[in-house]
Amino acid sequence: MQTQGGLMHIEVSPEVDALVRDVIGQVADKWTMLILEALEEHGTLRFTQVGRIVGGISQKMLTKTLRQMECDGLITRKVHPVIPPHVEYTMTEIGRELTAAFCGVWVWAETYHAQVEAARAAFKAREGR
Amino acid sequence: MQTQGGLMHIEVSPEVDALVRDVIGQVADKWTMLILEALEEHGTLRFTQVGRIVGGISQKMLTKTLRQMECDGLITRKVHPVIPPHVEYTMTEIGRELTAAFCGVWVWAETYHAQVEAARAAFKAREGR
DNA sequence: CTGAATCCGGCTGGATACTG
DNA sequence: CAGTATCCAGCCGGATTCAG
Repeated sequence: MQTQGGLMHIEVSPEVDALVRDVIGQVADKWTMLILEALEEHGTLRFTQVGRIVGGISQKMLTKTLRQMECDGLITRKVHPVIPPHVEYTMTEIGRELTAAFCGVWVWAETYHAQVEAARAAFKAREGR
Repeated sequence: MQTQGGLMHIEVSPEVDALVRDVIGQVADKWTMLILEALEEHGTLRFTQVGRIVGGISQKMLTKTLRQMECDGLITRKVHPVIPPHVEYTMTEIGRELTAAFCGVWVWAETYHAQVEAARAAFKAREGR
């Protein structure tokens, strides 16, 4: 990503750029963010606990998202071979780093959410008629 | 967002939480990211210029994405009433702020994408058999 | 040049039922 | 408890065509 006018410059090769976009595409997903939050806040959690804390997620998407996050190395999955099954999910170091990186966006939203809502209202008023 | 064990704590209202998810959804979008990059790098651009710099985007998605970004107040749309039409798109202050905030995620991706790929390969090897 | 409108195939994601 | 499997409605996004 390149910036202008005195902001930082980060030059990347096209292939790295593509990989970065791919990683961001996987990682900057709605459920991924919420699961990262849940694990950051509560530490290690079981499958059902994650679903309950996140809220509103279907079992299918919970499974799918957890699998993807495990695949990308954001979390670890520990299976305890007992009956009934007991599976624990824990954030990895790069998962925590990612969560920290997202903080900037959270701060942005804290700072500007009112302006975004105002912009949307103004846009609606402009385009509405 | 809350963290644990001595890390920073950021408490957010439900509405901010909702906006963050919404904004992340927008920014995580492939075309939004590329348009932010294009405007950050080149400054004010015309409709066709954005499409050419971004590359590979359909006219429909270009229009749609620009509209969404304008609605959210990330960019401004300036129409010059001439023939042929001349429309300029420019990043707003909060658009630049968001881009800067999102830089953290880019840096994360650039820092760790190799580890992500390694994790994916390891996962594939584990699950493959 | 800058869009709007339409058609349409493919993928996403929710609901549901079933398994070890 | 922790998934897997299946069905299916809805949205996304590309291609194309038309308009101011």
